[in-house]
Amino acid sequence: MARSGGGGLVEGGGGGGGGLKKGPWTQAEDKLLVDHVRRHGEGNWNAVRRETGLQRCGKSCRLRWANHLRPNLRKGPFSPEEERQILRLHGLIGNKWARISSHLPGRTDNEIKNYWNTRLKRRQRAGLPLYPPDIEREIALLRAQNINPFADGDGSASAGGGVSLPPPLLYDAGNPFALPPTVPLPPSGSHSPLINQSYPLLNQMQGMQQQVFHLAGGHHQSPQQQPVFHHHQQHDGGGGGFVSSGLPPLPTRAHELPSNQFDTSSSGSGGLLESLLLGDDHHLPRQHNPTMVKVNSMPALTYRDAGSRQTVHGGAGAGSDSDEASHCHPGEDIHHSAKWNFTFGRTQKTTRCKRDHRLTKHVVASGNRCVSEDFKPAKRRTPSEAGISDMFGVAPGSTPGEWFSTCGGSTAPSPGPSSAVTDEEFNLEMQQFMSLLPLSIDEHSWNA
DNA sequence: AACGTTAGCAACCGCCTGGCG
DNA sequence: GCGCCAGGCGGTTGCTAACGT
Repeated sequence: MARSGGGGLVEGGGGGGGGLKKGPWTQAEDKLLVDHVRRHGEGNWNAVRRETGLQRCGKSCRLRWANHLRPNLRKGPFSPEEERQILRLHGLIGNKWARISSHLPGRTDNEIKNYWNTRLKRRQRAGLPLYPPDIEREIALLRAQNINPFADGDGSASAGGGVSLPPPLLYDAGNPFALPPTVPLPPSGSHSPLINQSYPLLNQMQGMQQQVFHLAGGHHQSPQQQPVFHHHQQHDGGGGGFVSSGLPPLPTRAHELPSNQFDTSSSGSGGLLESLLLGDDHHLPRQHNPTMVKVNSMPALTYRDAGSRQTVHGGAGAGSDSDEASHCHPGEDIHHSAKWNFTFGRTQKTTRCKRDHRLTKHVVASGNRCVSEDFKPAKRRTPSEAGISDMFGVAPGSTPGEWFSTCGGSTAPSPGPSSAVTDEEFNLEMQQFMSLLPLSIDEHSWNA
């Protein structure tokens, strides 16, 4: 990919665009874009170029806005809860980054995608399971729901798995909005009545947890005694994720996503949860939850100065996830230190060609190299909000509203159609219910 | 200090979809 | 129904900081 090294690259006169710039955005370009959005709102990205003289294609403008300039962006390392949410959602819906990001307020699809690609796929290449066992079980159960022989629909029941499944809990075809019968949880997993009333999804997930026990052996066990799925590290036919032994095979479509996910083509068996996760969420009860943490703060900007190549990060990201991980020693309860460790082997080799100073990446096999816990501290960042503050004339840490009002704009842009939170309250509820799912597995056994 | 390696991430590309005439 | 266009999305590439030797 030909890209500029900071000075920008003007695309040769190809298409009708005629000299569109590529490469990293400059402060001046950002300001043009921000000013435009402040005046006209989002959308009509191709007009940006006409009206501002910005030599960027509309798509590039949209991307820059969505990923870096819009308010409510939350930069910095993912919190442990965000990580778990990503895992769950990815396990359920696959590489639907925009969908996943819609459940992580302030996070962009690109950010989540990068996170997944750079950190979790290491596990896959190293032949390790992609998901922690507890999440794996949740996924497994939902998969089982999807091919439930009791569910009406596409006849995908018991395909290959031979697992006798209990009646569905997640979906009532007759009344998809009805709450399923509340399944008593083990004491450790109890939730408040408010949750049962107001969070049908959580309520169903409770039932799901219970059903996992049935699938795993039919005995009522304490969470600590739950059997662990063993990973055979075989690739499924769909071209992607690993499957766990004893699980019903995931119905797949040709060219489908490389991860565990539902077959959304099988109508009627996808279930309420899937429809919720896939965004069909208009029927969810909305209830403001004052306990939820507000999303911070400044729009985080990154400028790569052409001369110094200094990367300037804005936003409130303090510390790094790896730093946190480095504080978590083997044997610690990673759940409670709110971190699960990533194990990976050598997955790629980068060589620098001295002739042209270009990097070439080669994927190599793990070989005999032992996989190890990832306690490597994160690379240091150079958080400097000064640049952003100077540019927009706002104080670091100010809220998005302050930011836009400070910019002089009377109309704060809408969350935006892409990578944006379409319904913050719903997402916050999602965040809450995800975080409330009982955790039960010693993840060290999983990491081992 | 120099060089190799790795991880993180911004930004591009191509495909797809929906709206519109 | 068809073509065009804008926008959205997922995959991929390439640059660079940080770390390792």
